[in-house]
Amino acid sequence: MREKITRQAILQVSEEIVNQEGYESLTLAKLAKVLKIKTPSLYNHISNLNDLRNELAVHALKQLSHQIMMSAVGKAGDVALKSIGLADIHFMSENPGLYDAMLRAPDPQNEEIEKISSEIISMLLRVLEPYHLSEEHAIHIIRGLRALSHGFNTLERRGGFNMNVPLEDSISVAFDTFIKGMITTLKK
Amino acid sequence: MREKITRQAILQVSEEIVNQEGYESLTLAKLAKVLKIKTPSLYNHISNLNDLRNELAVHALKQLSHQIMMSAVGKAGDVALKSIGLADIHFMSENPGLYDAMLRAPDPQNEEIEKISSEIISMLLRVLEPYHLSEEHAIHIIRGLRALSHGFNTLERRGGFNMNVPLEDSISVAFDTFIKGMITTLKK
DNA sequence: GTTGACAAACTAATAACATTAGTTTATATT
DNA sequence: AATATAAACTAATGTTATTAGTTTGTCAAC
Repeated sequence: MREKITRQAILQVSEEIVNQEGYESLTLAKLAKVLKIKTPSLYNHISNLNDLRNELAVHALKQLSHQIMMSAVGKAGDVALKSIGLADIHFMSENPGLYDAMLRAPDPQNEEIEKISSEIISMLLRVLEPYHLSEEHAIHIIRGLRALSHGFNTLERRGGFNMNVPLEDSISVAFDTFIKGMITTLKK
Repeated sequence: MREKITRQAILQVSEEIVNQEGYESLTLAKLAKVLKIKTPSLYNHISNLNDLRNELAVHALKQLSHQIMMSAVGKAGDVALKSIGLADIHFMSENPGLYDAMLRAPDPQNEEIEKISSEIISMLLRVLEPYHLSEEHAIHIIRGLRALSHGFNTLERRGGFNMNVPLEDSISVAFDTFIKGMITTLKK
């Protein structure tokens, strides 16, 4: 019996490669080598490299979405918001390659990607409900939170800052600051 | 007389390529074609592709730094902070490829990159002086602002959100929210 | 059990890329 | 005018992704 090479197995190996060696290091040659087949044989399972990259992005988004949901279960308000933000950052810390795959999907308008993204957004909208923001304002806030997460991801990757001031703390303070700003604006 | 191919000319053409066709499209082959020389001749001017990418990142950072400084001249406090944030976003909007080059520098710990980065940071520290934050707190705030900028850059590139709510507005609201949060925290 | 179909492997070949080595040529300096 | 040097060139190599065409293994129907 041959070794079963499934779509799942391919994604699995791809995930390991990007997380361990970086997004750029995911080549069909390397992938084939790990799977112990010749490069062109991969085309029986994927349609091309970009296709694989998109699937990897979906794969990543699914995991991230799951982790985010988990982190918010049983929490509300500020606490839930901050939890979600930290979960996002934590995910990228543990899965740098996957996070990259998400941000660098060749086709970000891909149907499946959009679907999961909007799931995440509607969950965030629910968390924001107690604040009674206008729908438009809520969207602004959600985008701000996402921007903070993605931005810290970028900063972390580039590294090289003053380590007397740990990045962890900055992340925590930044979320607190943003959330406080949101609440203060409401009370006016 | 031959056409003069200077380091500056190479950076110039590289900049055009990345801004018009995307960061990935900067290849030595394409660069050589535009400059009307053969690919290997480029090695008389640069040491390799990664070297060029690093230089492009420096080039980008210099421009960004300049624009940011300009935007803050004659302004103070909240107004200055928001100006700087918007200038950052504006720069990336006008120079998507260059902004990418900045974020994807092969060697982010590069000496020159660090130098310009720390210049920007010390300028931001000066802008924050009137608030009398602790040095540590100021660093957190600066990182938060940078994260917001970089994050919105990422979001803008990926596009595909509800355009009933313009991204411009979200950016503005996010900066306001963050700055308000900072001030509120102080007053306690 | 043999046959036949299909999936999934293979080999061979091509085109785009970065990079190195070795050679020629043009310009500027002595 | 002679020569040194910078900067172009050609030729070659190794790594990619990708396509076409072929073989082979497995499973189901007969």
